[in-house]
Amino acid sequence: MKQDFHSSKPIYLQIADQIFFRLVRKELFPGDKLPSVREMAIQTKVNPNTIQRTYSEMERLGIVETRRGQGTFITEKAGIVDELKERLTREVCESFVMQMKELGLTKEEMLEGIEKHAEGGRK
Amino acid sequence: MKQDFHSSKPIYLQIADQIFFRLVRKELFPGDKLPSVREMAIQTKVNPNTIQRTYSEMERLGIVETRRGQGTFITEKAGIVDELKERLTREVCESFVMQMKELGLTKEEMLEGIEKHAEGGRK
Amino acid sequence: MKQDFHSSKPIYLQIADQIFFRLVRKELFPGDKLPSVREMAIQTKVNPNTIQRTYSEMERLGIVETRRGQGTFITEKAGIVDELKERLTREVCESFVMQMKELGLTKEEMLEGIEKHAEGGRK
Amino acid sequence: MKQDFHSSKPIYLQIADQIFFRLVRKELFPGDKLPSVREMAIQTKVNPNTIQRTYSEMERLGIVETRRGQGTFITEKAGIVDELKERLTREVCESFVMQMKELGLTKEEMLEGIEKHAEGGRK
DNA sequence: GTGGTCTAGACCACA
DNA sequence: GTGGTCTAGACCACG
Repeated sequence: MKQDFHSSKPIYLQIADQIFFRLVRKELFPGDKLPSVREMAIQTKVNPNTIQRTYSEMERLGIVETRRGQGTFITEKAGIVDELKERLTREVCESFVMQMKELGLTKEEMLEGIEKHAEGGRK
Repeated sequence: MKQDFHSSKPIYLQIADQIFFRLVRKELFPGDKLPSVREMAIQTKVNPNTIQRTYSEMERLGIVETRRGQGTFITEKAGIVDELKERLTREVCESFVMQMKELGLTKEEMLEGIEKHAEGGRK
Repeated sequence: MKQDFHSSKPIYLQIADQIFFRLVRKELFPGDKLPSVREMAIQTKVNPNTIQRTYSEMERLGIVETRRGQGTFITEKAGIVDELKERLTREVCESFVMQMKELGLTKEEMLEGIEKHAEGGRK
Repeated sequence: MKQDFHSSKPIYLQIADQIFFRLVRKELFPGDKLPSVREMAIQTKVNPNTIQRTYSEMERLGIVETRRGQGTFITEKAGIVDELKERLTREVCESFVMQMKELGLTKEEMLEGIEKHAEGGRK
């Protein structure tokens, strides 16, 4: 639940990613209610406006829905989680492969690189 | 030599990355003179100040040296390229592994994911 | 808060030095918020970009931290001030001693020279 | 005889300083002929234009004289060395005292600082 | 309102 | 010609 204030990725997207990851890891489920903007702001120690933006962004992507007066909920649409997992996995892999190719590494070296770092800490 | 003007990564860092990649791929060598700030600005179609910043950043990282009135050169220090390659590779791999772990995937699934995407285009 | 526009030392570094000096003289404390880039630009009568550069440089040295949208703050890390004072003092002394030695003066003559000039104005 | 290519002090002045120091240390005497611009450029590994400028500057200060077709010589005027030594010493001391005062140090601390660093290497 | 990036254009010292 | 600094002014994402 830590934000990197110096990353080029905006904080509001970092927080969205964290929620996506929790969904994919089954720590969160379709239909679950997310903390209120205020509550979430306290938990993550960022400005409520930032959380507002996180929620808007997730709504735009169809991952959550806001119900007036009730709060923000994970969309119940079938397959939402699998879709998300599929999408995130693809993005991460594609980005990885592209960067490694730019470094001139072969597929074998990529696999090797992962073996070497797979034991690394969570940062 | 194309920049993505809409990426969240600043142009001046994108250009630095491109130079790093060319170094690692042996298209550029220690001791080589980089194009002058103005020349590079024309090639990359950005403002000279942006290139200035690229070069400053690379100097800060010890990859290049500037000699007043003469130009900017790749550092001649032995091992600079391997060091750089090592560092860039590590960064990319660690980031990948971390993200995949956050998606709850095992090492096997990571390797599989790469196999699936390794044939993808260069961007 | 005056800058010397004709010094060979860049303005952005002169301003950084002034802030360092204020920190060391306890006129500024860890955790303090510095004036915003624009505000500082007005105070020092230079362009905001110049202040931006001052702040970047200080961040690079670990003296300040910027929090996006909030401002720039003196780093809270313990010992930051003593470290800085120590470093600045060392730099000044070493440079002095080196130059005096190049003039062929003995330690006694150095001490004497200081006695003679210690009453001089602050510039 | 080393130049610092990254100092804010221009190379041509660094070289002038080195000559001044040699004069003051009696390694060089009034009436001595300095190496030709070309020769000096080779010795110091800088561009001949830079040496040209060094010589011009020293001439402007009355330390050297150029005699057409013969070369550049240290001025023979009486007292030139003592004057120079006096001036350089004063400049170095004043600058030192000013900087130390800006750091909020007392005269005692200055003397102490020198004691501590007087044994330090020549850089 | 905050910092960050970028452009355009200028001037300078240096080589 | 080279890099370095500075200004002016703009736009942007973020908080």
